[in-house]
Amino acid sequence: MIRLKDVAKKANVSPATASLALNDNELVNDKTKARVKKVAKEMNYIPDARAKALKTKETKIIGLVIPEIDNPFFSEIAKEIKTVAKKNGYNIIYCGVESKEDELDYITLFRGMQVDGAIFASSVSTSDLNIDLIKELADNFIPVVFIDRLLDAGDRIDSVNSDLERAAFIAAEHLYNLGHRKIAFAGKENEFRMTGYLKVLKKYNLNYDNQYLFKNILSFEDGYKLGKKIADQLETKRPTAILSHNDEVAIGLVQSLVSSGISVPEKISICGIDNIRLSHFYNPALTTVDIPNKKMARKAIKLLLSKIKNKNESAARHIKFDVSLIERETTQKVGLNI
Amino acid sequence: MIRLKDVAKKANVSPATASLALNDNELVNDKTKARVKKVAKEMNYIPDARAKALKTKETKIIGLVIPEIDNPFFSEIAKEIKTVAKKNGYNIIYCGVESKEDELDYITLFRGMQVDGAIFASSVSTSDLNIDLIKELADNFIPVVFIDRLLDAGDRIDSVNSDLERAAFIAAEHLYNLGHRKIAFAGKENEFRMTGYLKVLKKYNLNYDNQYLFKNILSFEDGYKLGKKIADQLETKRPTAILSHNDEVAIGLVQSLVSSGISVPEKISICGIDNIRLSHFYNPALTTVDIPNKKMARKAIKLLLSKIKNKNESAARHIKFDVSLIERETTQKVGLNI
DNA sequence: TACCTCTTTTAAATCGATTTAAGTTTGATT
DNA sequence: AATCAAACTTAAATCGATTTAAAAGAGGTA
Repeated sequence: MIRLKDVAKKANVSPATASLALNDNELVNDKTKARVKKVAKEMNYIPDARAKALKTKETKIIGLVIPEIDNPFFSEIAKEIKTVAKKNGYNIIYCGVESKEDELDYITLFRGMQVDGAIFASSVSTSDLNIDLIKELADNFIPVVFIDRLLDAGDRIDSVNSDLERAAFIAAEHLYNLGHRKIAFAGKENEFRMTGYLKVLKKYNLNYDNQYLFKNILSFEDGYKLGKKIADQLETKRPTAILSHNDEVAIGLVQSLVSSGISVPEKISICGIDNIRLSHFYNPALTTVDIPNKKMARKAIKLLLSKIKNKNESAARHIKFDVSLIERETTQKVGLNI
Repeated sequence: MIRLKDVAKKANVSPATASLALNDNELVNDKTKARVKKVAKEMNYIPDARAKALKTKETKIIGLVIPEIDNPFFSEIAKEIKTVAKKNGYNIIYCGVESKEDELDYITLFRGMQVDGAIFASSVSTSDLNIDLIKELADNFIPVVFIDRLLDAGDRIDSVNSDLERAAFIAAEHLYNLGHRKIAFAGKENEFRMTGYLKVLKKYNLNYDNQYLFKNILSFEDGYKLGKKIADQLETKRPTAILSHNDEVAIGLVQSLVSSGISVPEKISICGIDNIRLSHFYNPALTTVDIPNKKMARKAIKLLLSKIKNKNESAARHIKFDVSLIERETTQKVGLNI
């Protein structure tokens, strides 16, 4: 490995001068500066980030913790965050997590590496068991921002969310307004989306004794399997509309219902949440609720960068983005057979 | 931040003893060891990874460079690599790249951080312009393994690939054997898959003057758009079968052809490559070529770990996995209208 | 030439953990 | 009690870059 002193020796200066020169310090004569830089380039010198960070207290690295599932919703967020970070001279390291333990490992890694900041996207579990450890990160002067992690972020951690309860609410109400009276929900228990759905049931006095409440339906595959299950029911037992946790689930549902001969939206209306790219290409194009994930991502990274610049910034900010219904082809009036 | 000496002071030992104790060195008395560990735990001490790495020359970090596109093929690889790495005490940092410049940034980051090893999955561009810099990594004693990066890896860098030329070859031959004589290819120029396809054309004396060769078709969206374009052609002009670069493209094609009223496989047969999970759930289930990506991932990380353990290991190993046709529902005999 | 100022360079301390060689303690043996 | 080995503990050097205070050099003036 080529060290600073190797460069210094070849350029006939001391390591001190070399360091100063490479960092464009005005103490150093321009000629010397140029010479040192040239030598460094020739030797392909790259400073040891460990030593540098040890001294400067800056790693120029931001950790991004994100669920390790195939969902374009998250990859879009990741990409957006990376783009902004890079423009500002920071590197992003993605950390794909599947479990609380995974997440814990990364929290430890972040503290060990002393990253300059961290963003936690979504949460692996409903009860946020790592929250205390994450707060501890914040206590150790590592700024933290939550994005789409719905739980209470407290007064130390900024958060960026969308109004998912409202998303589910307007989606379910849309189905109701189309005349549907057997509206199912396929998603996650005890989550904002479910709350929004239940509020609509309450508002319109629909009571199913949970027979249309399908829990733990989160992926394309989950949706696909649920579709098969529903297809196996008697037609009279089936819901006439399904609100799903996200677009992946919705597409899984459509896919399997149609392949079982149950046409969408003629027999069953399906509504997603997220508005991923695919949802508008999909055939039939998916009715869904738009969640402005890219905007959220930009906001999150900006909050983080400002926090890094000014560590003792005021109280945490909690930002909630609004959502909007995108009506496409998978929902229609109940009983309407074109 | 809590430092080693803080722990040492509280445990009434010197930093040296504390360090030794925490690293389970047998020089230290068991009682002392226990006391130090207890104090460290109480104080929630996490060693400074920068200082540690600076001294020990080990970061316990492996960099994984992977294309930043939504393709389950890659996420499965990433997940598999992470699982094995973690079992062996290494952390993976993912680096999503979209361009050569992106990749270059990460190469620099790796050298700066002095990661213990790096895996490069696939290549962003056809001409591997960063190859020299990557070799330089290897020269700087950072072991490197390529996975699914088709270009020559040289004698310094291990590689794990699948036989993509054969994949395309058997897929195209399958279509030929079904009676198709207008077989299109939608994919990447100058790549193994295209070569395999062209070899089949040659073998069976098919000559289209490239009218069925569609270049730069790599994503679902690309496939979708191409489908629309083909649907707009006169039926006599259309190919009767399409071999696609990967399953995403294939599904995009099916999606758009069907939505334009061209049934698959009745009017056009479609064959993918990769065998992603979705391909078998999809309706119609996709005929494709299985690429054993998880096996490849396991092999890649194992090669890397062995190289890390034994830096001056013999010459580089180049491993190529075999592929196999999975016949499902999107291909059928030409002209057969059920 | 002597003196002073301004510019440029450098020696040395530092970041936090590890590790080796040297120092101290303990306990056994005579 | 003196001696010695074994068991522990610790001082100090080290990793590579940064940074401050001090030293050296250059140039100008009287």
